[in-house]
Amino acid sequence: MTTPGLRERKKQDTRAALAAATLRLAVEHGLSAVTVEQIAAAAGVSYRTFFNHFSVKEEALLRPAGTERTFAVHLAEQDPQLPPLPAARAALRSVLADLDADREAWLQRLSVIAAEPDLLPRLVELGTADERAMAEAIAARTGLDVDTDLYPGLLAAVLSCALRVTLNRWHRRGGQEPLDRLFGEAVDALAAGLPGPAA
Amino acid sequence: MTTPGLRERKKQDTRAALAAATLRLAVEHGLSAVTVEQIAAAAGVSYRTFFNHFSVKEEALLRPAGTERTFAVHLAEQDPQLPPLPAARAALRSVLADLDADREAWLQRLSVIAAEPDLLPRLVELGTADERAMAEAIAARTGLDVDTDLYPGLLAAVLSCALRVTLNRWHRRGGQEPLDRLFGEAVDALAAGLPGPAA
DNA sequence: TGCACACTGTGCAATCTTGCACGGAGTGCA
DNA sequence: TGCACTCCGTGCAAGATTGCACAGTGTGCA
Repeated sequence: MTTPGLRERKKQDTRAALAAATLRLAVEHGLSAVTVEQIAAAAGVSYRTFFNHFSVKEEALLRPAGTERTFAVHLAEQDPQLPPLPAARAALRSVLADLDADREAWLQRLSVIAAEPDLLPRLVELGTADERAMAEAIAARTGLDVDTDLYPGLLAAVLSCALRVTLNRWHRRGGQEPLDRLFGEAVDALAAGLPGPAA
Repeated sequence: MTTPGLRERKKQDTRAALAAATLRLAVEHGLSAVTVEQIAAAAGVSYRTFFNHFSVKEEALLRPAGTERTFAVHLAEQDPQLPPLPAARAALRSVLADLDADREAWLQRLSVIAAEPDLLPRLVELGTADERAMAEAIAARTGLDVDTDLYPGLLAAVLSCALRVTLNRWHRRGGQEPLDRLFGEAVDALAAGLPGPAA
């Protein structure tokens, strides 16, 4: 935990400014109606700089901060005795708790998405990177090979799905139901082997 | 089953020509090194026409024919008595059998993908549409609401994942192992509730 | 056969996305 | 303090996507 340093801080400021401008403009006009040029202008940086921080427009909406490896960190904190599925589940709960700590902004983001179904595929694409990181973290914990063995990739894949479905339901219920409980339902269904509709 | 008609046939010809040109050029140079302009030229149509058939370059590689609703059709053919998971599993086996009928081309496609990891997210994005269609087919069969109930979306999501992981393993083993068996392994793991690594 | 309509192929313009190169500011070390 | 190195912000150009409008051909119907 060393001090970030001025350069790093400035970088994060720029990213935060871009993310904030994106959210504000997207809530107002819809993400697809907002051009990268407008976002950059609103954040006070050049057009090209936007793409130094985000590879696609959608990323500026969904990754306000560099949140890579969040899951891996939380997973490492779990009791080593725990089997993979419960451990991963607990780690994801921590991730969701982080989201819940900024719930207003996240509900706004989900609203922007819900208003523009065309964005969905792009978001799934974004999630692929997280899924890969999750698979690697699980592989590391279980001592399996992420590229050869079935388990890490499959578990990461289905948990990503559960997460996606959960966020979707959470937003549709206006953020009323605890994220925690909704996610628990999805994982319970998975752990039970998807026997049939539990409604 | 009405005759397609000349217009429809011409359209499919154009699509097939574009898909064939894409596969050939991609195998030769890698997909990202091939421009849409080159593909269109090789297929004898204009640049713009390419995007009348495919919304992204990757689609020309992975959807040589309009294969929408394939899963839904196969699912409808299953015994109505079958529970959702076995029924969906059987339907997907039929889909895989279709792929296997053109295995050389499909192994080539998977090779192109394996050679360019950057393509992966894009492909997942493409798969989103199929997943949605799958969820709707499952919802229709179970009488659930695809937007409200958890089950259809979750089952479709995890089966899509299983499919993706399966194709990946199939290709990595040079297409030697029967697609059928690899897919069976993945679904078995799911149906068992992902209890732990089975290697 | 001849007409009205629908749909494919095409051209053009606005954006998005990415690779390359440069200049200036932050960082570590003498 | 001064030097060498790294990295962020920027400009430019090529290629990927998408919306809009038009022309020509296939289709259905009189």
